[in-house]
Amino acid sequence: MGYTPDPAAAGLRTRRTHTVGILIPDIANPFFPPILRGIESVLTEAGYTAISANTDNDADRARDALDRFAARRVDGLVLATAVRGEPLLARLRALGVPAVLVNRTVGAGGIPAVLSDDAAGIGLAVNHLADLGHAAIGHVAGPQRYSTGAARRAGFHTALKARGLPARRESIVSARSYEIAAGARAARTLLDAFPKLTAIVAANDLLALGCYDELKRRRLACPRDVSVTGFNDMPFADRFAPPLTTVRVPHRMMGGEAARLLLEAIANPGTPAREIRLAPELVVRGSTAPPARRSLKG
Amino acid sequence: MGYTPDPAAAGLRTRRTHTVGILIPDIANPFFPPILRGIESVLTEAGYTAISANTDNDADRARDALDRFAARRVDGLVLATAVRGEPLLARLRALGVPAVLVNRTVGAGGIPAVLSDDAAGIGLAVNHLADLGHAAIGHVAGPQRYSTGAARRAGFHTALKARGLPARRESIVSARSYEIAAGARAARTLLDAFPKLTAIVAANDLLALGCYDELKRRRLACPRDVSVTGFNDMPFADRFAPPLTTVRVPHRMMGGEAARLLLEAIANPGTPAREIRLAPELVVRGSTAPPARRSLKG
DNA sequence: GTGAAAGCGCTAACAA
DNA sequence: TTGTTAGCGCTTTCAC
Repeated sequence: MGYTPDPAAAGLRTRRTHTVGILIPDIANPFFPPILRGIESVLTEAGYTAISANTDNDADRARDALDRFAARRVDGLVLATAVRGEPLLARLRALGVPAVLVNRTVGAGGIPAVLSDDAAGIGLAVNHLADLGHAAIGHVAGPQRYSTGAARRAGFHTALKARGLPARRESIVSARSYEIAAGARAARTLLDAFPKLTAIVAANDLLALGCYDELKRRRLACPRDVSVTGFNDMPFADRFAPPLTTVRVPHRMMGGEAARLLLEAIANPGTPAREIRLAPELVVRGSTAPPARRSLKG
Repeated sequence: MGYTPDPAAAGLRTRRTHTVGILIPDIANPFFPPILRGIESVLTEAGYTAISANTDNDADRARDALDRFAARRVDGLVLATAVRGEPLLARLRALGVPAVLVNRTVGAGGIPAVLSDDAAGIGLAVNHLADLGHAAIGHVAGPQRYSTGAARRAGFHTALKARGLPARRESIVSARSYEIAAGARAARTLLDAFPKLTAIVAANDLLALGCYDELKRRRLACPRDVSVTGFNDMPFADRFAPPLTTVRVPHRMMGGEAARLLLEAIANPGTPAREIRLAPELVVRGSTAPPARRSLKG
């Protein structure tokens, strides 16, 4: 028949709205749509409706969105916006709504999270470059306020040591944000401080693109003069000039797992917070090659 | 104080949920996120909450999502999924919920819509190529079931004639979908039928990428042997190899205008359906150049 | 087992 | 003006 129950009315009575709020920095950043689809597909499968908000990495906007979600009486929250030492953690707790972190984690807090294994991923990139014969490898790190930036930076250091490669202070520069321009600026600082490097491990694909820009500005060819690796394998990374060697993260799966974790937390409020770490995978393309003679000599 | 009104409870009483449903084919298609952000930013500004669903261009999934939206008693609908002669039009009418089309339109129906001026946009591309000296121009058209595919195809024909260029039957091939592989297949057919072309106008950027692939397969260089233009100026189109000359559509604004139109329709149910057509802009990059001698002779 | 009634948080209509 | 009450569509309880 033409009858459709009204979940809002039901929610009024049951205190279960079958709605979850999703907080992301910016849907227009190509990194997030696959995560969102992963979340939405398992959520709708389970009869839940997602409402989302973009924060542009702004704490105020995040707070506002959280308040709107609270007003809508969401049953749970998926946050892709975590900052280390999350300022919104208290508010989150006060809300008493189950939350799951995706991609980034806060320092402490006991919030369940689905992450990629950042250290392992960077290890993949470093080993690939080392296998190619690179010894002078630099790192354009991500912002250290995000767990991804910090974990990848630490992973870089560890991987270098594991290969017996020198890990100098000047071989790492952190970018201000995960944007192309910030990557270019960091690459400039890095190349100034460490001119004989033959390879750059960037903390994500956008920063790698920034490295492309700075290399071009210096008339250095990639990969002939300097190899570059990214992280994420964002859509169309294979179409860049040169096609980007990068570490693939299973974004859609990450979203799906986060949704599953949330559903679990909603159904079973007592469950202790789990952390799921997804294994990344190296995708070798055209931006990496053995070091050329010129650069080797430095 | 710590009081937040419950919009769901209010909606129960007022029949206004302050919620709108958004139907898109696939958020992971980089074309849609900017539209979505545009919609969401004016919607949240106005105190509305958006819920969205991906249809993957599947009529069944669209119907399901529409039913879920109806169950949630949305105040309005934004549809980015319109197919010409929309099969869901009757259902839409039955719902009695104001709807606005974005990017694509249905043939008839009197539904307000925000579109890019497809014919004008294609005209921009054709004129640019003609100015460069191209006379043998082919068109990889989009699927004719979408208004964009049909309008751009018609626009191509018109623009050719306006420039006094020959418009042969074999100079247009329609792709099966707006995907890279479909673009490559269409380019193959086109190049077989019309081997002496020196430029291809693709109906969107993804199809243009497909053209790149087919050209490479044939060892034809772009733009030296064949120039290629796209449509949309999707994110990172400037990073492709070669950087894509394309027609930029103001996607975010398109979304914003659609949301405004919807808000208007909600506030003022009597208003006749308006159609807003946004002016596109040519962005010249590296995929177009004057025709080379070899190709000119054909 | 089946059926009636109360109430979730809010607003609109109405009474004072 | 201000205060009270009924009822939106549902679920849950409790009576039968």
